[in-house]
Amino acid sequence: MDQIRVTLPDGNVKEYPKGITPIEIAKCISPRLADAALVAKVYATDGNGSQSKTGIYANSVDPEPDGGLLYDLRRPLEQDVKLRILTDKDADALYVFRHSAAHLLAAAVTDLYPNVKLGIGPPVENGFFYEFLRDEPFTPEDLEKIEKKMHELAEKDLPNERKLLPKAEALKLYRDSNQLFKCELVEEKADEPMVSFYTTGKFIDFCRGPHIPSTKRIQAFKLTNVAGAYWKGQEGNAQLQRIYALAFYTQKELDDYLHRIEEAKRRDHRKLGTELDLFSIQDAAGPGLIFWHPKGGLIRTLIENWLRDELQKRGYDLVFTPHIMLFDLWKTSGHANFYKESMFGQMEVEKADYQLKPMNCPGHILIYKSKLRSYRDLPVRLAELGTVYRYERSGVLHGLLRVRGFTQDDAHIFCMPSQIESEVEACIDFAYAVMKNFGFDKFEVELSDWDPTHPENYPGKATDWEHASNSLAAVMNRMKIPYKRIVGEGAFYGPKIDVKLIDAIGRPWQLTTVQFDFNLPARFGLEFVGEDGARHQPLMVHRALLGSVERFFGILIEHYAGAFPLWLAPVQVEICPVSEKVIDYAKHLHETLKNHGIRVHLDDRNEKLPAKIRDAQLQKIPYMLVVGPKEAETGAVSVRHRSKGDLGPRPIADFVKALQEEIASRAIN
RNA sequence: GCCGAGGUAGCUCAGGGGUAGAGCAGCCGAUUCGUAAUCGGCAGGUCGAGAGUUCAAAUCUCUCCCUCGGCUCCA
Repeated sequence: MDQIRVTLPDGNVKEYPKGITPIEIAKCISPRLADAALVAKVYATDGNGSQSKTGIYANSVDPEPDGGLLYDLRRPLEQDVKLRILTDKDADALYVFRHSAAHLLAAAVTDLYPNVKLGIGPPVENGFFYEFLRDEPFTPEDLEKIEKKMHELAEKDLPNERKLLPKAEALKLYRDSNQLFKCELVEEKADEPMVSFYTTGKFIDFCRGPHIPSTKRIQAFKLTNVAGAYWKGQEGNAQLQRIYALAFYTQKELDDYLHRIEEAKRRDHRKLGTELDLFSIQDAAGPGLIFWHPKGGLIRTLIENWLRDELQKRGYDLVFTPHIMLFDLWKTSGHANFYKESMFGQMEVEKADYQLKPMNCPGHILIYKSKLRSYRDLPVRLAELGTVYRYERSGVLHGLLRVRGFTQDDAHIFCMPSQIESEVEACIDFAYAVMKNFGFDKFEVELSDWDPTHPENYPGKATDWEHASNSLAAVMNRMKIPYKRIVGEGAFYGPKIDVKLIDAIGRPWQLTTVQFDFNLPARFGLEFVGEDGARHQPLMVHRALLGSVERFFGILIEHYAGAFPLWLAPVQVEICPVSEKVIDYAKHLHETLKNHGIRVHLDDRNEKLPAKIRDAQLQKIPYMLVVGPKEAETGAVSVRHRSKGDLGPRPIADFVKALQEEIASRAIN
């Protein structure tokens, strides 16, 4: 009989008969391992390592980045391999586990509702979904029923069996059962004569796998919601009902995740925005439009003042441009064409059409063009906290994070090719300085390039694109910033760098974007006079650091959970007199702090101290000053910090000094 | 825009064909108090808007608006 050589993770090489399965090998190693095993990972070692559709690569998922291939435990091995048995200690296997859980969901749904049409059911972050077409909507009660059925099926320990069918037979199977979406998938995806299926009890599904051996392990899951989703994500296609679920190896991990969701809810900027009286959205004014209340407005002013200061230090010129401009301008820029569906409608004034601005660039370009520019003037950096209005479809609006009117911390840099790297570097440096100022210290950077196989989709010469994206990459390398390069994701008008920050509870947010533009300088005929006396076209870079002030504010609220650092806190100090007997001292204290430029509020309500403390805590005011007869007598204050608690008494002057230092350093809590 | 769930007092929510409810917040009064809620009283709503069914609609039907969870899109 043929033998194959199997290399184990410890380096041992063993010979087994050809056709042995990973689970059998696991049993040889240790029964405990076999019991815990979920899936195998194999690497070709027989010289046939090319990823041709032969050997282990036939009818399989695509290899992982490390060249390994996830493999069913009961799938026979036909060639020499390196083998790892994965258990619930391996993150790689979680994806397989969730995928199997998706099949369990589909098995339960088809059991309960035999007439549903199946869409796709992949694992996703934290869980999985499966899509179904059914005339009636799935109700919350249906979800409960389905979840119960899933537990029932899981208990039965149904094996997930892989089987191969000829493509024609697969199509027939799905045609006969009227599974039109599955037919479409088989047609599209199956590029081999045999296609793989998986069965879970009575349920059978076209699937490349792999799957965990049986349903028994799938216990910690929770169906969360139903959402409409277009078939293949294409608007215009049929809309299926997508059932989302969370799934983890253990109940504890599921519970932990649910706690994190609770934490995110606790931080929700919409909830905190109301509770802390920061902003509102008014039915009477329309959706997606933000009202900044006094406290939110104060924070915004502080952020903007700090930012304007930085802009000036870094060589930007601050400008203002009109909110409405002639529609013809947007024809010149091209927005009237490619950005039309995102713009508010035109308005006619004295027979001329005007357009509410969705972008600031054309305005800045007009300022650039207002006079002849010399190479000596470059780079020209025009910055504006520019408020723009964009028509967003109603279903996508979300608190401060997705709105219809917002203010970008926008800037456009006009420069010579020789200046581009230093300009980009300065932008990135600026972005990091801004983020760090607000207490963010984790970032992800993406460099999005064009798709060089379709140059016809892009304006600008290929050499421009290459030069620009190479400059971006060079800057990243010089600054030692790790980044991900994404081909084909750049804007049509130029490559870009996006910086995402990671907030206090680990969520990524895309804020900063630095984008080249090969389109607008040509459309507007931008020029500068070079050293040679001839006219040249400048390079143009769009750049926003916070992105949108509204959105950034929303992110900040959630990042700080409403507890703004002292320098941004709308009320920095709450004075809590113990009783009305010391009201005069409290008033004196109030005046003193105010005169030192501190944002202070006196709680002179007829309430007991604990109530005042509680209310100040709920308002997340950084410092509470408890004053009673003891303090009044000695000219002191008893300091309580919102998170550090009671800090004890000290002289007023000491407190003021410490406070001023904390404000000036813009310390993060 | 599409699918689903919602919209009752400033906030959080109960009620579900027969006169609109609670807690908190607000106002008034009592209490003079030491680090997360003192007690009592008063006031507050065209039940998202419009139409329909009905003797009678917050409640049932339809249309629209807005919010939430997704899809798509995106700062």
